[in-house]
Amino acid sequence: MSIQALADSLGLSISTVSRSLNGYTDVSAATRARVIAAADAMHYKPHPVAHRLATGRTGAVALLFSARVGNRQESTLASLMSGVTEEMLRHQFFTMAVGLIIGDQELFELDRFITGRLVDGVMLVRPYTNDPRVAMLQERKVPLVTYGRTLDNTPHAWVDVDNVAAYVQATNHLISLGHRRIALLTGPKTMTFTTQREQGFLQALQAAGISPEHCPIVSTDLTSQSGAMAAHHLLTANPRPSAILGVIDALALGASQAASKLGLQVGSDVSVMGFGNIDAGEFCHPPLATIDHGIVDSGRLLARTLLEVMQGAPVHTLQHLEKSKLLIRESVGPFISQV
Amino acid sequence: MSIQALADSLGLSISTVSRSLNGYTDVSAATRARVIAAADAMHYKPHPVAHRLATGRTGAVALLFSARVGNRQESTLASLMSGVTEEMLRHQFFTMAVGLIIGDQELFELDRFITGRLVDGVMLVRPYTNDPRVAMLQERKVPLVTYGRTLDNTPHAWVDVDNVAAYVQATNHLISLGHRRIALLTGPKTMTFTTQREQGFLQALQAAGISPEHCPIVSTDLTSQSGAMAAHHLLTANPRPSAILGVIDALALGASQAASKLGLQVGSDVSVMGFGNIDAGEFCHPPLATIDHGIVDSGRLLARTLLEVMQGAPVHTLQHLEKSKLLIRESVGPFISQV
DNA sequence: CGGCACGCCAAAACCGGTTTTGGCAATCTA
DNA sequence: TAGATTGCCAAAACCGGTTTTGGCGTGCCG
Repeated sequence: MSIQALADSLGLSISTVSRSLNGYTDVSAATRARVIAAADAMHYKPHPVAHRLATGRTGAVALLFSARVGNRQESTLASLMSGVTEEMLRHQFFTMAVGLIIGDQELFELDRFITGRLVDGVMLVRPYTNDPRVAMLQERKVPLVTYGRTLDNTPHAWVDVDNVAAYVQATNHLISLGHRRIALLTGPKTMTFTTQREQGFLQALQAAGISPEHCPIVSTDLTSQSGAMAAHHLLTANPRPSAILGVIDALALGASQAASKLGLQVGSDVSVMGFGNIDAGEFCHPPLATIDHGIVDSGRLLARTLLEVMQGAPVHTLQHLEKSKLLIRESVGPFISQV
Repeated sequence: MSIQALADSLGLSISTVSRSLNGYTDVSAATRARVIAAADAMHYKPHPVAHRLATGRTGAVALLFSARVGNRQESTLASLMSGVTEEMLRHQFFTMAVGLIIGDQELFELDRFITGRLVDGVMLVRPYTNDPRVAMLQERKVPLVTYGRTLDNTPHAWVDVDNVAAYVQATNHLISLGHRRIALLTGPKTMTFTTQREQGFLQALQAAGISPEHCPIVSTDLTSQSGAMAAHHLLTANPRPSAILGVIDALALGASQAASKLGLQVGSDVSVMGFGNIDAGEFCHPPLATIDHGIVDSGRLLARTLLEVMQGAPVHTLQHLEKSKLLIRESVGPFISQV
């Protein structure tokens, strides 16, 4: 069922058929109606690949993320993707999630991917502070929006949570409960969001006049295992922190379980808090205090933002800083002085 | 940089250039070498979309799964995908994960997706017992392999774990520890794997002469929340089961936490066991006994199988039943009679 | 009534490749 | 030496659309 066959059956030229279907003016209303009716009756759809070749548009976008075997942040990614997919479908775009296996090959594969022209635009999840992938995508003029920011000076569209504000607020909450020795479990310095959350943490401490000396910052690889190990070390030291704040829920969950294992009551002996509001946190014992950042809605916004970039909107108007909100649950409580 | 420009610069026709690059015989070795050298020097790559139109091949495959906001099986999916992606990259294929949002639109979207011809083949994750998506893909002659089986009679390629054998083994292990009241937390009947695991469970009970009456089978929606609720009910009944087996780890984790909340010691008062060997299970307290099914390797096999289907291998030779193995950890222990 | 604009459509160029066909010159066979 | 084969390449057809160009017939205006 090609446009040729359709044109033949109508006794028209293929160009008239094409222009009728694509809403050009140069066609009489009667002819247009006739063409559309026939196309409908014969179930004609333009061949997508030919259409792509002629127009240069693919009708698909990519959600690009770094993948690692056994990566633990996937529930967040899945939520983000469901929001993105939903919004993109509404605009007739397919979303494909593409995992670039972290390592030396990463940039090489990205190159191959964009050279492959499978998509019209890219959403890059959690960029690094100085991200060569962003640079490459910009150099290749690929419409781009990141979820999270870089610290580059080259501007690009992004959607991000106000990580600094979130961690100022979270830290302030712990301080208001009387905590003075608060530990932060953070991640690699290469990730922007960990850097930002760390910054918010330090800002709040400083504003409250608390010496950072008493508030250890421990870097982990963002897995709950790693969070547990770090928490174990922190909690067996003397003096130990009375509160532990993780940059993501997985770290906090690990810390919570490590504390329980040491016989400490989470929520009284030690307060624990995370970020992300993953399902496991709502459910575990005790329920995990966290920060909710409406990830599904962010996904929708991310999708809409990319669509605007692809339509040529000026990039500097497409930078969305989202608010988050504290979700206090039983894993945090007032400071109790250690015996 | 088109083939035309390359041909011009070489003083050859584009057909000769194309045949040189694509390994046809009808070209002298000298000319071929000259063409290849020039293509290399000028960084010529055939335009991927034009290439797709001419050949009908896209160089990409899809990993298709049902998505739902907040889906909890994502860590499994992520592991599967990393195996698939890795293997596909080795064969120069891109893998795109495409989530079809569960609901009325699902089949409609699948139709649109395959009509869109973005991929050469499809890997469908966890098909239903009688799956209209499989039927549609077969009708459209899309190369297909499923991860998990259907119960349809129409044959297709698949990779699956031997769920029946796995649950016979797991149940037998619990029985050998003295447990006689074993509860099974299962999922919707529409999923094939839950049906199969249930079947293995019942087979083992029957072989051991244990009355299924004492061994409740509770259906859940496969979330840990749901597992916890179900376990709470089971464990507050009288008599209560001495062991709980979940069809996936998430259910078992939920059950484990519900038991702890009720003051029961997991691993002695009640044994808990899951399936999937997710990271959280290794780490939680007590560590979760489970069944490991080498998901990353299965992903690699899934990829290889699809490649064979696309090469036209007969489907009935492409059905791989994989073994799994018990991973005994502290969440299971010998039966202790209830006081 | 001549000239111009306009509505409508076909023809052709284009997107950028792959694959088939056909023909020339050199070599091999009878 | 005529005829058939072979090596090598160009031309053309094809994949299936979109977009530009150009031209015909009609109606309007001066």
